[in-house]
Amino acid sequence: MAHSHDVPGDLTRNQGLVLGALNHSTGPLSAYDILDKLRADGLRAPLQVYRALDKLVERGLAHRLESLNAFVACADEHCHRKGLIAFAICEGCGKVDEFADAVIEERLGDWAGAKGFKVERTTMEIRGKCAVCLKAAA
Amino acid sequence: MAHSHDVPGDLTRNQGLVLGALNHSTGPLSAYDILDKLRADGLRAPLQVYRALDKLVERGLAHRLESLNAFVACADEHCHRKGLIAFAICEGCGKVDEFADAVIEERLGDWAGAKGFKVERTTMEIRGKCAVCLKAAA
DNA sequence: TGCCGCGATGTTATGCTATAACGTATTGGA
DNA sequence: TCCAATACGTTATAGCATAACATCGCGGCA
Ligand SMILES: [Zn+2]
Ligand SMILES: [Zn+2]
Ligand SMILES: [Zn+2]
Ligand SMILES: [Zn+2]
Repeated sequence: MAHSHDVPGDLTRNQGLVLGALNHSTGPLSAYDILDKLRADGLRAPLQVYRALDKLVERGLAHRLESLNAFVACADEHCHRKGLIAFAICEGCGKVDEFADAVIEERLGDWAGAKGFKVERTTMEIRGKCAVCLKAAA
Repeated sequence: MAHSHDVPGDLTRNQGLVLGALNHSTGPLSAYDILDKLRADGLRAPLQVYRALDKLVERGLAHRLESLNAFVACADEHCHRKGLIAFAICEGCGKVDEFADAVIEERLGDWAGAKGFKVERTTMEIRGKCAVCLKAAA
């Protein structure tokens, strides 16, 4: 059965390597983190990673977390069909939970409509502590 | 009458300078933008700006825009009493519109409650084109 | 086949963003 | 007065991102 680590066959070598690094990570990775993981595969310069990331993000296979300057693999193969995506980022363990919410999206659409603002992209990132880390701290 | 450019009297010199720079700008400023504007006032190092920004953001007098690595003065003197704040950023003219939405906040609270996630901070930034820029492009 | 155009790649250099580490100065209360 | 907390100044360094340019490889197409 298909799962979220399946990868489109039409990725270039660098894109495949970068997506692989993200898929095998338990948390977000910076471009330089990714570069370090891929030196053994022949990557040498930040641009090789950034260019691959650009394409992956463009296709919805990866997401950029603005508040971390880092990237994650998309957790849902079909998420790019949806609009707004939100991320809950645990400050304790670094885990990221990706989710979509139609109500929030609609609400933003209402606001934009009233203001005459044309939305092109939305960043939504929640920082805090996940249930596991909260329990561990108690 | 009070307006949004009023400034608390208990700011330090550097904090006052930085907040002044933000208040007199029509758009977001990076820390280095601010530094350049304040060299005439004696500021010399990025850290002087970052330290002031930290305090201003902590007090809700300024906000950091994660997707721009830049800062704006708070548009509403009392916004820090509210919870979640959202920003609509125009890619055309750079203007930023700050707003709050209780419905979105509640919706996020529901999600967090269901997951056992403790929210500490939320980033919400909409990128797109404002009404003025849309009209100009038409 | 041979040419061309386009997108991906490789490489070097550079610019922008942010913080570490250290010492001094100022402030405000015990 | 003394102390502790906070702000300040300065240098150095770490971390994130892109400019610019040359090259390569693969498709369409004459
Ligand atoms: Zn996704
Ligand atoms: Zn956690
Ligand atoms: Zn505000
Ligand atoms: Zn605009």
